[in-house]
Amino acid sequence: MKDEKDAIVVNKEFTEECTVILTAVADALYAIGGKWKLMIIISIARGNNRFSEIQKKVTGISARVLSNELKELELNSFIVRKVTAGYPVSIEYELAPYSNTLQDVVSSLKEWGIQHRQKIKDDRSSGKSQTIV
Amino acid sequence: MKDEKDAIVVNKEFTEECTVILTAVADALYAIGGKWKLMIIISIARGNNRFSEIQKKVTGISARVLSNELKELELNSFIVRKVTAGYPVSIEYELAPYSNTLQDVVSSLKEWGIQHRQKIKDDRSSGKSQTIV
DNA sequence: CGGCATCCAAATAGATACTG
DNA sequence: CAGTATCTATTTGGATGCCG
Repeated sequence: MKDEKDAIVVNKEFTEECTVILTAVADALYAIGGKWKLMIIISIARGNNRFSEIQKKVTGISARVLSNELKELELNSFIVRKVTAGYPVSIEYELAPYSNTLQDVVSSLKEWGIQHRQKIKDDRSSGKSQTIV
Repeated sequence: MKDEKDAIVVNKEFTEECTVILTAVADALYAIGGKWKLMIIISIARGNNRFSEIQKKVTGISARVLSNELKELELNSFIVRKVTAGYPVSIEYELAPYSNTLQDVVSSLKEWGIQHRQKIKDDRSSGKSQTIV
């Protein structure tokens, strides 16, 4: 900080950029945050298209919560609810194209999650205290 | 041996891998999920090191919640709480090295958040109904 | 099977006041 | 400034039963 004017300008840009990032991340978390949404999308992507299949894959989710999440995901164009006539009527959830935009997010979270689990394990065997994952 | 592109959103054949992905993503969400943690990390990364600075940047967070989140982040090695003697005592939060592992996660979320906001805007001006971000 | 309605318990968060 | 304490309001979620 030798030149104060520059410093101010720089800091202002820095600050504005911070707000941009924060806003973007907040937007993302608003749309796909929470415990379940991404996991539901992943599990549908991997071929679990029925309500009960999804519920089995996404460990710990209750029917009520799953039902609500599916509605929201459909409303936001991440998935499509397909009803096929017949007896009984068959209902399947499929990914809508918009879910493909989540590729990078999902894969980075997956990579991070894997290394994080490893790190936790290392921390514990090296004797550090740690909250459990 | 880079895999065949973590094809998250396609390829029903890889269902056996589904559980691995779900577990990894669940781990990640457990550690950095929720409304605030990433935003706090980002805002510290961009030079907001004081409690009140962070609170100002991370819109909507209360002192109590911020306080709790900071404690958790410190416990999990994402940040360091630095106390500098003096009068009054100065307290600053800094990123710990482990926060750097979040680079990809943050940048993909940021990119996605930006395009998502744009998409919402487009949807609205084209007359679709939409939940608001 | 794929849900929705209801009731109730638990977790979370806001407001406010207060401290070193 | 950097929190803590307390109380209360709100949200969230599980359990259960019912229905097409």
